[in-house]
Amino acid sequence: MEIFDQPDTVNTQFAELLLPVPIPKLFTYRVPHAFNDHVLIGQRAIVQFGDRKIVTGIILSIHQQAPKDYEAKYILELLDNFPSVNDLQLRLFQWMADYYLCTLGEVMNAALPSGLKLSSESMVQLHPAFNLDESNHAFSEKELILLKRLQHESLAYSDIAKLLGTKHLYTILKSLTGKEAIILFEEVKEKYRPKTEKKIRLTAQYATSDALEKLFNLIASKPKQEDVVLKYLQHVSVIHHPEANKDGLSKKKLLTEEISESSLSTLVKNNVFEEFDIIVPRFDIQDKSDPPLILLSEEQERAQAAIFKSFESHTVALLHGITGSGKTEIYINLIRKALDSNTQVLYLLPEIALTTQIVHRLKKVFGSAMGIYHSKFSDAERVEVWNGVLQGKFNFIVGVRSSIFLPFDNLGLIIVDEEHDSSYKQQDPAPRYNARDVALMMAQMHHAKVLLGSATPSIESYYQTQQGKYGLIELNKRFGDAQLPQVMLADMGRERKQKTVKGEFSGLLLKKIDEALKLKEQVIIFQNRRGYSPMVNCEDCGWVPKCVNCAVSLTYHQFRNALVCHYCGYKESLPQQCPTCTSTRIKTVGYGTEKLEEELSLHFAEAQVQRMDLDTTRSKNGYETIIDQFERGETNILVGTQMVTKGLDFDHVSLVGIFNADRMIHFPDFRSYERAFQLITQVSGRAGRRDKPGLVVIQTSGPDHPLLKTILKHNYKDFFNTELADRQLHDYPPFTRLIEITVKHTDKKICKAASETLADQLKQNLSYIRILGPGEPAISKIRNQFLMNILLKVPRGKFDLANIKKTIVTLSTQLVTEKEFRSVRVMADVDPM
DNA sequence: AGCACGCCGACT
DNA sequence: GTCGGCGTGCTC
Repeated sequence: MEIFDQPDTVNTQFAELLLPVPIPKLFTYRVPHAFNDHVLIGQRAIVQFGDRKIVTGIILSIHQQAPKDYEAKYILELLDNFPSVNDLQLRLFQWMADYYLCTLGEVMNAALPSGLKLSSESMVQLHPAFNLDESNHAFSEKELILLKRLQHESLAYSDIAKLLGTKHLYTILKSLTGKEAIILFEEVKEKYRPKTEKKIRLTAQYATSDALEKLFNLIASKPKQEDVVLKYLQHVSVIHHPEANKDGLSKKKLLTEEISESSLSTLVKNNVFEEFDIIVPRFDIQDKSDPPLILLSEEQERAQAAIFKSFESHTVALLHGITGSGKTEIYINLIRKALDSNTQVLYLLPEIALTTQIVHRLKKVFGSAMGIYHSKFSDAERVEVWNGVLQGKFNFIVGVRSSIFLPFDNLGLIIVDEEHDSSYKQQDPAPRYNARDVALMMAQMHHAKVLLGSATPSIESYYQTQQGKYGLIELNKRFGDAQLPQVMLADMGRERKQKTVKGEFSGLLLKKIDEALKLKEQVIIFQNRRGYSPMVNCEDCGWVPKCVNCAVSLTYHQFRNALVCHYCGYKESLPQQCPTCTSTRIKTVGYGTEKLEEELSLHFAEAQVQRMDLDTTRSKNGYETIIDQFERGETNILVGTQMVTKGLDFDHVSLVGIFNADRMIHFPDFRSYERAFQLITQVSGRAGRRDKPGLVVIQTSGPDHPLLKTILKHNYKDFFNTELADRQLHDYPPFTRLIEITVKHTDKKICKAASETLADQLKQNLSYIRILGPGEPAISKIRNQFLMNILLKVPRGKFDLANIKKTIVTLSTQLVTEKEFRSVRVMADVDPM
């Protein structure tokens, strides 16, 4: 590999590469002299990493310091002749790595669509000189199985692992390599391919009117071929505009019933026509229809003016607008204004809200300058959005949390809609970032403005407005003066005594559903738990089926007739007989969306009941289908999880039923009141539109709970004040910043010991902040890993956060260098939700 | 994170 | 003896 380079000269350059691996350092590669004038910071480069792996890295810096302790490998290839990642992004990535306590590589992994991260896969193929019958080696059974398959095709490591049913391929592969039966190679997968269209045009020699005349004479006896040429000329008037031939005609357009592929290919063979490919975008180039004039209500006008006013003195403004108050119209005006002044705009939405009406509406207004970034998009589509932003094709992006990673270079406005939504926080793989907070940081870097919008702002954001840090704009009236829904509580305790409860339904809710259906109105039922029942148990001995990998009971799913673990996916069938006492009296405990769906169908036999949860929306269009059916009125009752709480505006919903409010309120977590308030308010907002106020029925066993009282009154401010006082009393955000550290290990004792050691050391080194734990989390084992949590409460603004984080990282890395804790995993979650 | 390599116990 | 288990260290 070194052969192609010249010997060392003065100008030998090295590049620091960011690789998509969770190792907290950069890697130095040598720049081949041939690339000296082409290397750019932010450019993608292909390098070999380790013995044979090939990966894409990003060039972070270029210098001339040869590493002292090792020989740098060469950069194999530079991808593109432009940087894929700009300077602002690199700064943002670094900030995220520091703030969220993860490596730059992890940020890169999350940031780049995998189409931009080509990487190699280890493959195995038969040795070209190998012949099984002539080989004088002996082979084991597994080796033979593998060799037989390799006669037909090359296999990836993962395929072989599956084929042989073992993870340990090393010895087998080593033995076969030794016998010269196989060779190993790396296959680089170029993941992104642009979409192309086949086009046809006349070859240069026939693209003049003279030549065409000759051609017609030539093919006069071949009517089929004549037809092809005529059809072509019909679409492309070569005679009048010879230059039009250059763009040709799409093959699809040319080939119709009268025109066959074979006569065309004869003409191609005879060099009359030629085929060529052009790259076409995957997204319809749909230009904006005439932007509908948006008429703002007086209230909206006032809010809009207030936002502009606020932006004069504040970077961030919070628009607190109750459901149905018409925030979208205001957004559209702001976006337009930002685009008019030639800056980019990012509009963030929670995952689920993105698939709905709002996107269609924006598309109509902004046309093809608007790009959409969604997790259900294919990788190729995502690369196209990325490149579209890079090339300035998209100035406006509507997207989910990961769209903060796109290569913006000149943002003027970021809108974070439903700013309180927990789907902005990435949970599992690091970086565990909150897109709302990253957006605030981005805005600082771009000198952009941020508009946070919510009907139920997070305590943190609202607190900032009270401190004067953010502007606050309230939108208190529903659009067109629609009324807020009336909220009623169904007292389950009293109803049980009076025996008016049927199944899981209170008499009150049943009666109201019945009334709504009679008026041909629609009903939404909210139950934040999927499956049929969260648990089953044996009535005789109390046995409960548990997950084999996690410390949770299994949820019973009726449609699959199986017990399923919601944490690791483990599945088993529902036993007919209790395995401990052989009793057949196995019953379900508790209820989820499935069971409610079943009961509703029983109570209201004539009504169409539809369920919307993770299980019914898994397919690509599952969600849209359910929404469409509901919108068209084909569904009378919609039962669902959180999904029904967001972004849906229906005109005929008059009743919302809420189950298990108690479980939401009493969830053991400092945010449970906030979450319950938000969820209940959001789903209540689905009831009633325009002319008629809706009704919300909350089923509860504790109707006197103060939180329910504030919900009844629709009083956000009350809720905020009470909650804030409580947060202050118990040292929770916004008064402190939380950092949660989780220690993981397959052995419970080691996990415990490691977490205790770490907590002790943290307490010693950071004696000035409160450190709680280690404690066992509610679910103490997931995927066979035991978990322990340590919680750090850092008072806001008093201490050097960067320093504290550094200590955490140092102590955690130190911990795992201790012999007994070698395989312990330590993860940090900054600002957990 | 992968992946190579080496050491160990449980079997033919 | 060998196979397959797992712990350990490294990646420019």
